[in-house]
Amino acid sequence: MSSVKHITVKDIAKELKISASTVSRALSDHPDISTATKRNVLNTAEKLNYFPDSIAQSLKTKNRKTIGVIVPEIKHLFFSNVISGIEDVAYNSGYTIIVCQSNEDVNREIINTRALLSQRVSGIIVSISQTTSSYDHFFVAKKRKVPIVFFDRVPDDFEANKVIINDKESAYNAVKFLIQKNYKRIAHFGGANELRISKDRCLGYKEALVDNGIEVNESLIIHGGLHEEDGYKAMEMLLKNGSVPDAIFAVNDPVAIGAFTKIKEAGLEIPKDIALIGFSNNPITSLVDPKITTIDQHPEDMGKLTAETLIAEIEKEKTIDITETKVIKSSFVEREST
Amino acid sequence: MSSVKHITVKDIAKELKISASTVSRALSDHPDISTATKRNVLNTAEKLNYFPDSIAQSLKTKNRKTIGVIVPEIKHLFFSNVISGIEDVAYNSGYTIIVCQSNEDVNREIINTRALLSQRVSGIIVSISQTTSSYDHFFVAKKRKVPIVFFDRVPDDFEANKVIINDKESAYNAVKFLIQKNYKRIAHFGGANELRISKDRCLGYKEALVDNGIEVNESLIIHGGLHEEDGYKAMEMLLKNGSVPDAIFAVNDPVAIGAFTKIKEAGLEIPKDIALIGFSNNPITSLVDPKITTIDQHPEDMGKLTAETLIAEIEKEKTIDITETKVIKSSFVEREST
DNA sequence: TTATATATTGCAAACGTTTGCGGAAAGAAA
DNA sequence: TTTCTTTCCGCAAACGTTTGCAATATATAA
Repeated sequence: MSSVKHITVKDIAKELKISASTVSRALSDHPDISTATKRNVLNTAEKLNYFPDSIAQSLKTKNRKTIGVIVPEIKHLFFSNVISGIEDVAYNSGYTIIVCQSNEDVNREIINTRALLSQRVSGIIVSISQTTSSYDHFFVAKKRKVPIVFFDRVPDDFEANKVIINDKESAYNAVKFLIQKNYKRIAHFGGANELRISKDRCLGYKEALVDNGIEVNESLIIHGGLHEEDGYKAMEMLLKNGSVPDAIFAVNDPVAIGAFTKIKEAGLEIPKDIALIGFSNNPITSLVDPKITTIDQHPEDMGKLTAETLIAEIEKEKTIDITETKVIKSSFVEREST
Repeated sequence: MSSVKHITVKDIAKELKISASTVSRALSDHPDISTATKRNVLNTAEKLNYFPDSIAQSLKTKNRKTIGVIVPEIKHLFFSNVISGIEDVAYNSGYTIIVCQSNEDVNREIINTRALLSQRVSGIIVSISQTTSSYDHFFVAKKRKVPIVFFDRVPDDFEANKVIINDKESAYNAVKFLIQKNYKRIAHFGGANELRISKDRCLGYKEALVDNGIEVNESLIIHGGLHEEDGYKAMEMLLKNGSVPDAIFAVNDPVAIGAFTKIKEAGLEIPKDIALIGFSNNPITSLVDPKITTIDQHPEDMGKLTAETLIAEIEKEKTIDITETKVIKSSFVEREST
């Protein structure tokens, strides 16, 4: 089903017996064109149902108003919220977004950036996959001068604008909160240590302990994945070992939920036997009983800020090579599990 | 920050002292080109880090391998799952997706379709907003022969391929299930009646009642929105009226959750005092206590099927004008709330 | 050796825009 | 009347590809 012939600027020109260039200028409200012909052009454009071919436009002007987005998983609640924020500011700035998911696979991430580069996007937003350790594919974008800004899952050793939340500080405060509530044996269920977010949250956890005179007990730190089953298994392991904690700080909400489930199954009570803090403010946390204390990352704001910095970089005149990592402050959401 | 000069086919040609056309043909593995020059071309393309300009390509070939997606809200769980499915099959077919959200606003939906048409997408996937009642903007796409396929929120009176789930049947079966469990006063919390899904689910509800000898009691049917607060308010109203039901069939999970919250607040027990069935199989439903019985819509499969039908239509040779609405079978997920 | 077929490559136009430049027409100034 | 502005518009090239056709070189057949 091939597309029918589109109406072009030439068709309008022919209809009006004028040149294509005046039509083009009339459509873009160029001062050289008389108001009379402008009116005529607009009218027949309307009549013929003309749509400018933005493909041709951006070929000519080198200005594709498009930004590419690469995330690990679109359906992940956090990412879909971020994308929503990105789309919003993109829309309001006249940009259009192409979204790809890496499925946590570097190769797909590489292919995606190649595709975006081929599409001549004006900029790229990415949250890297769990399996990327080399950044060559981002370097080729950099060499091409197409701006990249990373969010949340950002590479340590790649010079670019980034936006994150204050993971370490958030973790620190959460754990400090637990300590002040007089919890002593505080466990941490973390994610893969390659991810900055996992590392930072773990760091915050440890610092809060030592700053408050509690020595870190490595047997209470369990690094697994980022999903529910990982929290479940971690809790299971601790129970089996007999080294049960009196509080848990989980790297994110799914992990917290996994632990939550196992705790209840074991007949223990929250927060009486074990307190629990998650990370993300997933809607689920406010619906379970007891409601889980967590940390709000403001994902939609993060998406907006990311898109804003990218667009600013795209539209900046001079290419000043100073990069920045902006940090959004999380909010502690105290509920019933602590 | 304007983009640096990109490497073109001409640059490769110059480097090799051959013509641009042979380079082009070599890159696309045209049989006319000798293997020797093909090898050379490939090598220098690699060396110069050449990326084909797909903008120029699609201007020339009229073949943009891109599909546009318009949904009401990206961050809505159902839609992000569908988008995930769409992206997956698009990726595997070499397509790229542009996603827009209408925010339930027709005007934005109109602007979005105009933008997609300008982008010369090969096809469009849409789930219409709650406020669209006229389909003029889709008609212009149709006239341009760019295929549209609708999913879930599909227009009644617009000829196109559509994919939906068996809403009415699903509702019918759910309510029948309640009746067989001996519930008598079954309420329905529905959405706006303009939406086909709301209408169909309500229809299934009513039919199940009459088919089983229960007369429909309009005071037990409350039409509100699709969000949590709507379910909460509906339940509140019923309690205030003193006309409390012994079971509720909600139009979707958020509404069910809202009702759930109010029921618990009122000190009533689920399912002893009131049974509850939702719609969507939102993860939340399996985490609350008691777990809520619901209906799985298989959103990711729906996304895949939608993308597949669209791509089939795009790549079909002859434009045969027969449209079809495919229906995906939902799954009933029985849990503790019934 | 000449004629014919085959294998490679190049030329140039085209896709739908935008834009620098030059030019005609008309009005203003001299 | 002539000269200078101003207003408005058209020509043609360009963006980076693809592709029909012609052209050359080489191999095969006669």
